[in-house]
Amino acid sequence: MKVSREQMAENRRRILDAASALFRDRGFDAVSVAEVMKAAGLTHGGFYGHFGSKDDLVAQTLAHVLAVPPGGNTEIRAYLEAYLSPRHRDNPAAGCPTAGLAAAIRHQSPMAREAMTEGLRSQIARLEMALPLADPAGRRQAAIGSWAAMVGAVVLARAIDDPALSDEILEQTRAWIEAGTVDGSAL
Amino acid sequence: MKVSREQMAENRRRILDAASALFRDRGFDAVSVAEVMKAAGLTHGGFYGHFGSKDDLVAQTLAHVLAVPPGGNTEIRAYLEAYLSPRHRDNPAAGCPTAGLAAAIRHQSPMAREAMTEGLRSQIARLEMALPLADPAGRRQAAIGSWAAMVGAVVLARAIDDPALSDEILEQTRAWIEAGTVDGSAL
DNA sequence: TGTACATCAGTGAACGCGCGTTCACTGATGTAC
DNA sequence: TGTACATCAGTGAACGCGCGTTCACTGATGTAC
Repeated sequence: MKVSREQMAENRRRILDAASALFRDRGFDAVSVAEVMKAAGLTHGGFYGHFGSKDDLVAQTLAHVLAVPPGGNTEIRAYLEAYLSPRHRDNPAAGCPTAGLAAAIRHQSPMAREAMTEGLRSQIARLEMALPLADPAGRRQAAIGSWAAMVGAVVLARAIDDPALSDEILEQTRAWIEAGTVDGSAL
Repeated sequence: MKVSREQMAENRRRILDAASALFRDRGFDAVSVAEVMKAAGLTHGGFYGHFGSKDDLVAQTLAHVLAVPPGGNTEIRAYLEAYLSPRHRDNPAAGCPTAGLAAAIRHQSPMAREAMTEGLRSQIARLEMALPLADPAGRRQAAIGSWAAMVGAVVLARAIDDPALSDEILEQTRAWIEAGTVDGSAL
């Protein structure tokens, strides 16, 4: 049965939100189109009225989720602490899409790679602005290095089965980034 | 047709080597059992004489590839340069299994996670020994932080489609790690 | 050392299943008058 | 504003395909004598 234009727009948003959480939680391959549609409160047949293919959904989901800046935290120390926390590690569905999906994007469509590229560019810019370093070159270097360490630490912390070591990865990486940027007089 | 015991052992090794390269190159899900067997010069039916399941192959491949220390480079500066090079980024099949597979291990069997945990533990220990810092606590922090940044940088560099930005991620992360550990008098 | 035969690693056809995708149909929407 | 009807978003059964896995078979291996 046909629905109103506003309803259709909301359905589309619901599909993207559902896909965003499911993909971050379980990866692109392990989540089926039918599952995404069910999570959005629809049936699988209607999917192709919104998206051309599953690849298209993946690309649009990435563009959707990477376009939204992670809410609030512009204070760098608090952001670091939240990012490298057990809470973030344990909740991939609500967490950073880069940490959850960056490694899988290598195997996705060119459109998905494009979305990731833009997302990374804006994240680096955001960190550059957040780091109170005088030297612009040093600020960019610290932004890129810190971001690589943050993403890497969450990926590693999620990959292993030893909770103590996992906690240590997060904590030591946080301390190391702070020490590095403090020595460079960023914090 | 039956083969000799030595031949069977070599076949098993060939399967693990083929799986190791294919998995790093294309991921666990995208590589089929038949493909691995074909790459090892065998047919798919014989697979279950060597492994109990595909999950078993994944776990044993990880244990196999993570047990082998990456050849030669114990000089930390050279290791950093090789790891964060375009050459490494562009050759995942022959590259670091952690950079290629760590993010996917979250969705694999408990045995695979165990193998990854041990691999990470020994890699941290290896870096701790390679870093010429006096303070043991600082050495461990630098080992963990550097490793997170290295893995994260390669993951990010491989995820995006802009070669210039990708090169910059590698180069800036390398410089940032060196600066951080130099300031901490590690290099 | 040579022979007879039981073992068993590897082969390739076949299976069942879940996936992405298609399509005929339904009935609420929204436009033309 | 009210009515008649064309549109089209969503439904759910069905499809074809590739996957992991199974199994009856083959023939070289390696042991018993």
